[in-house]
Amino acid sequence: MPDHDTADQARTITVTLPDGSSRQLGAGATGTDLAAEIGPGLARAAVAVVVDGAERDLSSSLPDGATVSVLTVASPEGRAVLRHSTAHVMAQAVTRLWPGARYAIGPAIEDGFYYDFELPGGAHFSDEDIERIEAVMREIVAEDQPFVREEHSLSEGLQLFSEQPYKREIIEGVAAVGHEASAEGAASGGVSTYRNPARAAGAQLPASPVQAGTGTGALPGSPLSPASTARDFVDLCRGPHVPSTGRLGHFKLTKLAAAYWRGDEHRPQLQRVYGTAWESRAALEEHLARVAEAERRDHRRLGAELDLFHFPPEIGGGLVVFHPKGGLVRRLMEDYARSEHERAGYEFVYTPHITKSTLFETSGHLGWYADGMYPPMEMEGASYYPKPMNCPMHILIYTSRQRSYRELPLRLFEFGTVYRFERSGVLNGLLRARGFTQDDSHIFCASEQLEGELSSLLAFVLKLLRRFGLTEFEVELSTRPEKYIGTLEEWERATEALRAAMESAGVPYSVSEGGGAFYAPKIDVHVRDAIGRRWQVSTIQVDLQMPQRFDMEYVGADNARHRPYMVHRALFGSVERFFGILVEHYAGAFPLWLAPVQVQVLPVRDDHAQYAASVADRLRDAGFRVAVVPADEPLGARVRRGKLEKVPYVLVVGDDDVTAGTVGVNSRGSERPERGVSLAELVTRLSAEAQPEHDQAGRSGPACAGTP
RNA sequence: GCCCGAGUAGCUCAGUCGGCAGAGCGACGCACUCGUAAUGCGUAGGUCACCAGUUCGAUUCUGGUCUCGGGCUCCA
Repeated sequence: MPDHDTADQARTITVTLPDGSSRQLGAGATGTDLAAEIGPGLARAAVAVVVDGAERDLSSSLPDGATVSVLTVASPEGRAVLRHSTAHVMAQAVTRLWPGARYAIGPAIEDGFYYDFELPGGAHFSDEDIERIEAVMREIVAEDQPFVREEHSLSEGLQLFSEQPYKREIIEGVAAVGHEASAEGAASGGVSTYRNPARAAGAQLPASPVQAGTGTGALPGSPLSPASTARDFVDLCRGPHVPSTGRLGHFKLTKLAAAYWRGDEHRPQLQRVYGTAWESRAALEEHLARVAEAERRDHRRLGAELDLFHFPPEIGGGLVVFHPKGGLVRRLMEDYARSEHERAGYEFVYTPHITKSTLFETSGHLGWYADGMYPPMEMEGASYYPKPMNCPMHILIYTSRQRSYRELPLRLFEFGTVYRFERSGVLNGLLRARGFTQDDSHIFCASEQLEGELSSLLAFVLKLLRRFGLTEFEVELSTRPEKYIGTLEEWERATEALRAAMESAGVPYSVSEGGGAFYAPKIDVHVRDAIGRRWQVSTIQVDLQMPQRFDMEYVGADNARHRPYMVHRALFGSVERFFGILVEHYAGAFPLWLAPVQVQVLPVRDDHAQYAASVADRLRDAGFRVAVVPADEPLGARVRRGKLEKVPYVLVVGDDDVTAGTVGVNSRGSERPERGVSLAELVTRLSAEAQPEHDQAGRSGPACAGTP
């Protein structure tokens, strides 16, 4: 080490690693140097560094005394860097293919990325374009272009992006507001950009960072010309990025869509290309397999295959009909929920589907949500609306007579079908429908009962969700939105009561600031399904507004009148939607207690039919839903059909069984059938399994319930 | 509502560079009577989403409409 003299010795820096240890590096050392110092494996996997909590390029110099961690490609943050860099590559590909294309924003999102464009002449992408763009992206990856960070003043940025109005708007927005809003690479002091110098594959270019903020702001040989006319691809961006495009490659463009600029439907509509990107071929393929599995589980597809429900166009978008099998499953869900609610002290009510407008004027819904309601019918001088919510009607039950504190908490429950005029583009099978049934409860309680009621309510909700095989929860507290009614004090009280309930339930929770309804803060319960997807199901809302609007009161122990608290609560949320979630969660293979056909009995030959019928009778007597499949077809074909229909138990009875009083048991998901199981044993086994509580371990249907 | 894509038999799809449309599965019938994921033969079934236009002729080309799907916006 000839240059290892005392002067250099003095110029070293020390950085602290996440494990608390520290490292000495030469002054000016970069993230790349640090990763290499720690180990070659880390150097290969590194995509960026986190310096004192801020993500930076690997090529950035590390300040002395910083706390530094290396972001690797397989971490969520590392993947986000990878995806964001891939989005830049895609934008470069699009500008190569469509010279003059304008590019707007291109962030990393869950599992992938997108980029929004405006093509010259208002052109649109077509499906074939996906392949063309991908091909150019692969060229760019092969070229191994460095991502070179540059800093510019705001005016330089405006000049650089003189032909990119969306970039200019971002920069101008920052300049006007003057606050730190650096998501797209602009901050009040200036802007940062990333340049991908165009070059032939295999050529070498220095990839060192360039600090150009104070001077002309240009790379040698790269004048500050408008980004879209330069040969290089330059994008406004905060970073960080992978060192070069050669680090990318395991990507796939997935779909095209239109998206409004800045999400505003009054602004121009841009062309969005979605893609996914991963650190390895294997990870990409695993992701694509997950997507395929989700498609295989699509409740609309399974709903048709299993003859559960459909949406007749003759009736109208977003309006479902349940077929006998789907109706049976739904009834089982409802029956179970009903009996559990009764045990928990709920009382069942029924209310009409339409009401005079005055009710929703009193509640405030017409003022706030008229757009989402079906238009009214004029009758006898009054306007009658289909109800979008049940709560005002439950309130009328409460106010039908004077209430005493001895009656509280009063818990009213209804499977209340409501109609909401969802815009056509948002409809999504059972998951977003125009007519649906809320399992709607309203709990009226005294002030001092609020915290206790909320805690037991949340526990009750989670218990029931577990019975439906959903065991992984994330709870979210949504606080006061910008548009709200009521006083700050009331919101504070209600929000804190909800927070206390979440804490006592012992579940992880997050807070969505401003996410509440206009009349109430709320808790939303999210569940993870069998393949890890997140669904919002239950909601609990404390409402301090309706009791006032409807002038609700009760007579307290002090003989004075008091205002009750009101809690809105839906457990399934929408019965239809929850049904759809369950279909996807179980991949159509409902647990025994919910399966529309629980058992099929297959006589081997016609002359076993009588014995098969007696087996079926015995099981029916024990309370099971049984079908006999006669020997019109070969046994193998009937077994196959039973499997495809996802019947939990396919029983085969032949000569041996007739003699011994047994059955052959082919249970769903098992590799091989069991022979010679006695009827009594079978009944015992099935009876245990048919309890809703049986399926609480988070077990779901077989991951692959299709053909072998 | 907006952008993109798709509508052919009950389902999944092929096909027609413009000349009165096909497969597999399913359904139905007959035969087969079988021990664990497809028995054989046969029959029926389509206004090629709908309406215009171009053409000797349109399922095919053009325009419009409807429905469905993917996104965007929205979701009390």
